[in-house]
Amino acid sequence: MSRSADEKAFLASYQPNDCPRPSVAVDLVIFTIIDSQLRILLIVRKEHPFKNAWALPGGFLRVGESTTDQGEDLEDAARRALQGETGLDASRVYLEQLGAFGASGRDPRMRVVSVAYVALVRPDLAPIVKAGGDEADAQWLEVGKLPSLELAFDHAEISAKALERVRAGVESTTIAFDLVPLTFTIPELRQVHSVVLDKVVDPGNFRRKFSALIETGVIEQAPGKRITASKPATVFRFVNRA
Amino acid sequence: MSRSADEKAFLASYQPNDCPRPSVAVDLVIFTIIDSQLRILLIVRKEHPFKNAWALPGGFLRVGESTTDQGEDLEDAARRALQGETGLDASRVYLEQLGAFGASGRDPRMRVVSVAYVALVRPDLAPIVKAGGDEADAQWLEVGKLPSLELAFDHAEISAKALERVRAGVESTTIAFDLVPLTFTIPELRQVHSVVLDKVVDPGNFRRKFSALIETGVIEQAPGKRITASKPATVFRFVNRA
DNA sequence: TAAATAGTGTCTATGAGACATTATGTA
DNA sequence: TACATAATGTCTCATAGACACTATTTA
Repeated sequence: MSRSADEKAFLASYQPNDCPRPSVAVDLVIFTIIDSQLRILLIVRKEHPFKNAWALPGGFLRVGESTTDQGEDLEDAARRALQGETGLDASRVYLEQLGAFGASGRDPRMRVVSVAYVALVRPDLAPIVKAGGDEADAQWLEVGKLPSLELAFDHAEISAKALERVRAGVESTTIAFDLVPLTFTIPELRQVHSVVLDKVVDPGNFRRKFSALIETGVIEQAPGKRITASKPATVFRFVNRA
Repeated sequence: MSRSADEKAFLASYQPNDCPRPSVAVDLVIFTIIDSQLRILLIVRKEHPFKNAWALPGGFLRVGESTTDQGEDLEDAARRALQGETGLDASRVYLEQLGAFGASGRDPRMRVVSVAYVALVRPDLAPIVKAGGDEADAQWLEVGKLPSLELAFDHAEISAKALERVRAGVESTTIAFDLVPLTFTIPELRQVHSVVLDKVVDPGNFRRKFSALIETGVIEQAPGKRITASKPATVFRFVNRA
């Protein structure tokens, strides 16, 4: 069913009504691993409302006024906010939509519907965040501290749901590879699982599950060995890596 | 960190800027089972754009202008649209957010961010839909026909994702109980799994998995027997049922 | 040589799939 | 009695967890 001339005429003369509209924002739940701890990037709000409280980084969706340019996609808004807040090249960061949060009253200023995204930053990229970001008060906080923090807006609910999503994903998808450097050893990847799930992961059993990924071509051996204080470990890399 | 007087003063004098805002809509992917087929409720669009094409039912989010009344919650908007389109008591229908769809240009009229919801209607309630709905052209279409239909907007993408969600949920959650009447037999519930997953489900193995739910108190035996042309089956009910 | 950690092997319990068998109703 | 289907049982295989053991490097 292709667009008819009739429909084109309709669009050309279309006048949007002026029902009140909400603002649409994107919020980012950005995780990384530093010092063997799963951490979330939070910023201190410098303005009302919730001044001085911790909050998720984010921004507003840019909407165009014309029919030809309607503005940016939701995910583009998320990547733009990510780049602005962290200074990271957003194309190298894992990004996944978490959902829309649109309760009435969640922002006391005005009606805001927020679309939340989960982002995973590789630990080798995480250190540049605080230097490069335009938010001097951004910090990587341990997720274990989340329950005791009072976050702005409904950000506690959003971050809790994001944490759930990441924990489920580590066991069922390949997102763990977005929490290690481009090359990694099996013990390093096991450590990621252990830290995210907050439980000990048996080295032998983990290695067995991991070996299956080699046979299916998901990962492959990389050159070199990881030198430590004891026996060096084999280095691998994720095959579908940028 | 409680609201300070300072913050109250800020809110009292707050003036929202007038950046362009998108419209926010809710779209509903409503499933039921009729004639041993998983079906989706679609309506025929009577207006441009996509006139005469199939589309998901939905509606726009009601947004209040004042700070005290910001309008309805997203989920309330979804339930309201559900009730309006189907005539069903929306409180008795399973509803789950699927995600936000906000690509630029997805609605040719203007910028619309749509939050999609998945709804499951019990088959005993489904027949009243066409009579009660205000959309005379609403139809329960078999999901198998979806790929060959040209849906309006990005509704093909949304419905495909919804179908995935339901299929995953049938195997890992209790949503199958929202696709049978209040009481049901094991073979009837097995049929639901079979229809949703579009594959044969072994009666013996299914019964074994099902028995575990009795021991954990998820379901319980209901009075009576289901009389058929052969051996009657035991009737059960889901314990957390309204 | 000792310490530390990479890497392997084994045993067992659990759950899923395939499939055979029995039980109990209706026509 | 024939038939249909509910309900049970059995066998096998794949997988996960617990845990013992070996291998290899550095200090």
